[in-house]
Amino acid sequence: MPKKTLSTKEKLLAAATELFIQKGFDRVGVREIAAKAGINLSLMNYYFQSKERLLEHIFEKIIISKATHLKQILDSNISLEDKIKKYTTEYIDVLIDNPLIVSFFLAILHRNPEKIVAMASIRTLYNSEVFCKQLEDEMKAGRIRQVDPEQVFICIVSLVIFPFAIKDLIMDRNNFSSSEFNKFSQQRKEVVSQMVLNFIGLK
Amino acid sequence: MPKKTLSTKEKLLAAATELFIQKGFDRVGVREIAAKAGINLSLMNYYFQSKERLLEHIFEKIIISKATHLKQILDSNISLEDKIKKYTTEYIDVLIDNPLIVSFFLAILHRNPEKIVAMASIRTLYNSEVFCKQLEDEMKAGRIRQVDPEQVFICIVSLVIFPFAIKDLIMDRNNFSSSEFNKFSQQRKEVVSQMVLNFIGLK
DNA sequence: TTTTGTTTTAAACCTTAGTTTTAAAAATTG
DNA sequence: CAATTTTTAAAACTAAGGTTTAAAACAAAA
Repeated sequence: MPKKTLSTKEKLLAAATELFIQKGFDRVGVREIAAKAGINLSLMNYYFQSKERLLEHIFEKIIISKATHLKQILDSNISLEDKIKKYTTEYIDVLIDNPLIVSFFLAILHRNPEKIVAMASIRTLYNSEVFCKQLEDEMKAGRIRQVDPEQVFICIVSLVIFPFAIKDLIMDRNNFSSSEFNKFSQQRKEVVSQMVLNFIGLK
Repeated sequence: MPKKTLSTKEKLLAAATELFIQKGFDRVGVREIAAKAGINLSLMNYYFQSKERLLEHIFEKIIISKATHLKQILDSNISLEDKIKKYTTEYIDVLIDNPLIVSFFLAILHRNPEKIVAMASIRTLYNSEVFCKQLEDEMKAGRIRQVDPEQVFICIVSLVIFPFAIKDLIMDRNNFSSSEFNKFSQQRKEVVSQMVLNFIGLK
């Protein structure tokens, strides 16, 4: 375990990240962050220049850490069927481990759409050219039916991500415990890939 | 046009509703609301007791006004195929007209899950017993294949709602204008119902 | 018209939030 | 050791946010 002593900056980032994700940016105070990190208040503006810039730092870090691997799957050189299965499966795994990042991401997106959309990491990671091209190739080759690649991609992310945005609602509706919700999410891996593969005419 | 003169309360509600939906509850100040409504600041606490209670009022009103009709479709006595088509179609129409209520709803849900989940109107409207029962009946009768009704329902709402939560991202990715996004949403009506009907084995 | 109750107003109040400052103490580095 | 960087505590500042007060304006009832 190489993380016995966290640097001040790391403690600060860890505390702020957790609080932002849990409570939402606007509902976390700087004094609360400093207290949780066990550091002095002034250090927040010493390392980052403002609460807003701290958020930008954290937001980008989260996106990159979670989405890079998923993007690689999308861009990889494997069959369409395997790709769809792998992508949905591993995406759901990420969200089971971090269900709250969905609400966090959507809140920040709603808060400042232009800025988020302009971010380099977003433009790089939230992009599916390779995947869409692959769909078009399969269509031309007559191996799948005619579909709009963008629609297919939006379907996949909708099916994967949205349930985590309404996790509390789903849990309440079905009297799910947290682990039962996770079981439900595990089952979704199969549901989602089946549904998408069916739709494009594979299987 | 019977709404020439709005009462103070109505002006207040209209202004607050628009601002809350546009900017998010935490990013709207009471003075901004009063200014937009063209009323005195104190009247906000005169009619409602606090900003928080104003939110509750507005939130419930929005949910009821938008979701009641959709719930009726879900509970109606029509064929499964027609029901799925009608529900997705009219749901998408509602969201094309009010794309921002998605982010608004999700933000409030994230902000206070327990409270939202406990709301009577939510419990009533976000419930699909009739629909799930209908699915089970069709399964027993062998007219559709074996599926988990809850999974199917979650798939439908995910496919319908989520694209509006990431509207800005989708528009940016595809260089969509707002009206092009609406065209994309119109096309989704067919995509979503096809995908769901395919999955359960109808069509 | 006077009375009564409601609606509206202007102003101030109080708290919190983010940020900055200062001056000193620790820790680190060369 | 000297020099630099990091950390601390405390206070102060500024702005904004939600809330309250007390009086004025208004409308309806007597």
